[in-house]
Amino acid sequence: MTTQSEAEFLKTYDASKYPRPSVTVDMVIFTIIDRKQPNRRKLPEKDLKVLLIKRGGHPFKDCWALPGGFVRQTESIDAAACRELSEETGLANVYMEQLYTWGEPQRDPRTRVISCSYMALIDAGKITLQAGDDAVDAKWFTVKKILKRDKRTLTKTGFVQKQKFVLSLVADDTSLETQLEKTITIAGKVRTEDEQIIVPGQLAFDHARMISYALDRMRNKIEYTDIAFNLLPEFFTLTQLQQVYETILGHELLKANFRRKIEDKVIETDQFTEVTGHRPSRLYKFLSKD
Amino acid sequence: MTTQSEAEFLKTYDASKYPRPSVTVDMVIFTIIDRKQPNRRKLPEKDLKVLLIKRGGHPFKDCWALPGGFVRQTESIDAAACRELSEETGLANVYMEQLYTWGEPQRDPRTRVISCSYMALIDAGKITLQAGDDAVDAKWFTVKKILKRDKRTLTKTGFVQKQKFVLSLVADDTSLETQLEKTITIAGKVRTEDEQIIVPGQLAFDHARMISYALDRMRNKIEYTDIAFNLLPEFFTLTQLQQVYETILGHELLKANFRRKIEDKVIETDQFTEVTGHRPSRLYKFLSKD
DNA sequence: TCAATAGTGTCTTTGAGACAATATGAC
DNA sequence: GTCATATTGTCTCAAAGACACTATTGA
Repeated sequence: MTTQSEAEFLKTYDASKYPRPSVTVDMVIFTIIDRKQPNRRKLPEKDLKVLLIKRGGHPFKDCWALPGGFVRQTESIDAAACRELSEETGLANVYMEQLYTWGEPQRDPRTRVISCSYMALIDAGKITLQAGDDAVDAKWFTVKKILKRDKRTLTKTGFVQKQKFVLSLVADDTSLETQLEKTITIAGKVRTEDEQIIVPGQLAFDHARMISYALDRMRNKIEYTDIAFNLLPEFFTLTQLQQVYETILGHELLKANFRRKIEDKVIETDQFTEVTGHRPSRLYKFLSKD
Repeated sequence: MTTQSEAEFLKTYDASKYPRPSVTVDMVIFTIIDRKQPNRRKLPEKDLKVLLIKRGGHPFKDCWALPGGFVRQTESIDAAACRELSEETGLANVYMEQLYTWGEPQRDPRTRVISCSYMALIDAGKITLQAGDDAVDAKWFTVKKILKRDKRTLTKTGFVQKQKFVLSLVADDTSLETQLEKTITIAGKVRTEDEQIIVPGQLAFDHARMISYALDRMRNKIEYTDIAFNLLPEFFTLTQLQQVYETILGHELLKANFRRKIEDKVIETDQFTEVTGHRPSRLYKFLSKD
């Protein structure tokens, strides 16, 4: 065997020798939308929404799925995610973050498909709902993840904790429910977490796990980053901001404390809300200080 | 077109229609090893180490690289990562976590390769250095990531911050240096982070970014999880535990405060260190309470 | 005046950080 | 006793949490 240069090596390299999987991106696109409020003196409540698409073809025909698609040979994974987001919503320059890569051999019945999931946060005001998709059935679903059972069993070297969740996705006329079980194992020092789909419901592939994972990530990150502002328009009231936090965290916050916490992330404007039915509220803007 | 059942659809599905990338895993395996201490009355200092392998073939011949390899068609990505870890270190049942998936089209000169990076934390005591690899040159490198420059430029809608880092990797006779530039952009509400290799040095592929990413992840996670214990043996002194935290965080901690912080994560044993040259120290064990 | 939301003040508890003091074993 | 590390005590300051109070608009 003679010594090859790198250029020579690359010339003779045959990539097709090794079996290769398909690679896709799947987008968990979140937004926050006001709930209908008949009493116009009261403020509307907000719902966290995720965008799903009804599958027209096999596999999982007529099930709902996250928007996504194949990564092209010449684009980066990030670029594929941006492309999918823009195809689905018409938006660019939006907050986006890679979440996790899912690679169980059987996760797609067609063939080996590895999928890289992304989370995007958008301001519902910016979007003309389902921009330019006539054929496809795309809808915003209200997301809720509810803990149903939480059981811990002690073992010799730690414990096994099993948590059952219901992931509920509701659009006006459609309601999907998936049951998930998270298993947290402590064996000695090693902690393992695993979440499995128990009852898949009408959600395609392992997309329930992706949505659940995205929810967890968002709930964590909202505590120590400024991602929440991506769900609001440029001008907002502090109550709206607080509602976003409350909707994502799933519990109420005390007004005075909340305002103290975010006071150096916002800057007040001299504008106020109008036609309120009560005392108008000052509008604020996001300002990154750190 | 007639209506197909899912079974019929799958029978006729041809996966080779779409171009597919190769998918690999790359392992960032960390451990902590005592530095030589000639004065036997003094405690040894500790270094954070990462395992690198010298590449025997093209591409990046004679460069150093993270251990890793192709994901097989029938195994999950996690399984591939476990397999690589065990091939390299002989260890199983070790703390491991998926980090990030790297998919720039040109990151591998051979062909399109998408790589999923994992971090593993192991107790150096458990390992017989480079178990069973005769041909390959594998070494533990002391890792340091040093901020060299930090410049922020204001823009109309936020700022652009550029941080230059040097990633330094040192084994007894080998010293690698890579220069990285992290760019943090705030444009309105949207925050973007991107890290690029400026001067690659003798590190193969984009592995400098993977190591840098892993370091950041570990520094973050050590603050709010118990991953540090994976770097220690079953019995350890509180000073050893503190040294692990200090080594990873890169700065000293106050003893009294540190002990208060970790007191409900450990349980004391009735054993003490021996042959010390000074007052012996009580040995503790990890105990998960949460 | 009332309904409804906007906005502020302050007390308590918790935890982080800094620093000091005492203890113990090898030599 | 001295060196070197082990272990505990306490003061201060900042942040988190709980709760109460005042302000402003439209009807």
